[in-house]
Amino acid sequence: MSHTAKNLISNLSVDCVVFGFRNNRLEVLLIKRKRNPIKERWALPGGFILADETLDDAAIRILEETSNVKNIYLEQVHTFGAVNRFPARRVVTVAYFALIDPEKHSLKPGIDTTDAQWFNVTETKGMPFDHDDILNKALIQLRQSVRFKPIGFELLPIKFTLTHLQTLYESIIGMHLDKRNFRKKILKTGLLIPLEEFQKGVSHRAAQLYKFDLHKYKKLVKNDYSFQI
Amino acid sequence: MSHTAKNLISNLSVDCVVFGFRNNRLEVLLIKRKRNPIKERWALPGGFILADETLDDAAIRILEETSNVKNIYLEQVHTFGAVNRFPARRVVTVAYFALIDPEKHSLKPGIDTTDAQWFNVTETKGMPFDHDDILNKALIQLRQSVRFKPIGFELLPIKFTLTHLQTLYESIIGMHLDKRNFRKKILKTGLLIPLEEFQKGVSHRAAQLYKFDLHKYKKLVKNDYSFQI
DNA sequence: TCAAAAGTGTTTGCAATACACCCATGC
DNA sequence: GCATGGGTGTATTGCAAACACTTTTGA
Repeated sequence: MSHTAKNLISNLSVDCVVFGFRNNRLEVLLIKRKRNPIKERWALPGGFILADETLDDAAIRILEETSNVKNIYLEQVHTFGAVNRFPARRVVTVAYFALIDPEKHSLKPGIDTTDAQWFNVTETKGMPFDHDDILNKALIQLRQSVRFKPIGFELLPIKFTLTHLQTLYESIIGMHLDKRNFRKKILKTGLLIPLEEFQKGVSHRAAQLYKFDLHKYKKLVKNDYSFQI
Repeated sequence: MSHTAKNLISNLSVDCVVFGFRNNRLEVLLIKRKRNPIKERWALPGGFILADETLDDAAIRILEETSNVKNIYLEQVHTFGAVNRFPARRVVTVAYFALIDPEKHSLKPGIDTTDAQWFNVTETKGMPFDHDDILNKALIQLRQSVRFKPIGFELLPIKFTLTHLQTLYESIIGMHLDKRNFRKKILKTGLLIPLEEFQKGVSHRAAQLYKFDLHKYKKLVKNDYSFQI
């Protein structure tokens, strides 16, 4: 909110629901603001858009400014326009969800932000404005999207085990999956490349590492994601 | 655009892609404006939102004002925010799609509108602004939605034949469907109530009429549309 | 009696599900 | 040697897809 100098559009904001996979569960990134109206309360990272940037660009900039998060997968979710959703005046907000691998990003609070942390998605109730609704809608969309787009990969490190991937899917859709059936399906998509590498330092049989076939993925995107988990 | 008196928000608009099923194909409602910047060109019905109305309300009002269309199914599609999408100044627009039965609505051009007509979806290329993109995105979303939500019914009269319904589905998804398989699937959803009525005045065997089980539909909406065509 | 669309079942293949044991590793 | 998660195959079921003829009606 320190962009008056840069010609911001004061009735249009962007809010981002950043999902990350940490501690074997799905978490969401919240920040604390320095200033009112939500000084010292955990909330979704958000901000006003600038006169000369697109909505996507605004989302990217806001994430970088508030929490030092870059180079992410973004998807527009919904635009929230309840008349009184913002207390001071009419502000409509465009909600995005973003997916990142928390290991790749050290969270540094940025401009106008005092803190940035990961929270379990179930522990976020009571956020200001309509942020609870926004998170909810983003979660619903993530659950849909993950079945038709291989975006789950965005949340994992480059090399991962099949069990990692399965746990990720389970934590998104909130259901237990059968190990053998999951492996069959996910390998049949042809999007995984098995590596000649294995886990190290685990006190049980070391799992094989896989990476994601970026080339096939790009093709799939062009063909409208014609696959399903 | 005649609402300056009513405190409109001049950088936020709503555009509506209204689909109707006419002449056994999917059509879309376009209007002609009286004034610039798009005087006398066919375009999507749209307008600025008022300071005291939600986005959904704006969509409803705009459809009523421009084309006398009421009581419709609405779904938010996407928000378009390219910096130069509107020539004069920065305007971000929230796109909706709407479904109506054209028989139920006589199109009357309304405020600031000189004409309102139905067009085949394939004949609409060359609309002003980013309306081509908006239509495209709405069509994609309609195709997705129709498989998981029984919104196809919104496009039909109360009583209809199974062949009507099948033709509707075919025109939305753009593929031919097998008659027997379609009937099996659609009847298995339990959303159709067969009536003791038949077509009249047709020069071939009269088809049975069905109506839609509103009660079951409402339940389904609550349960997150857990069915699939 | 002809034309035009309505209505109706069965077979086949594939994909989803359910399910249990041995393997490798570190301690 | 024991605890821990890794890794693997088969049998069953249900759903999707392909497919053609008889019925009814109006002209």
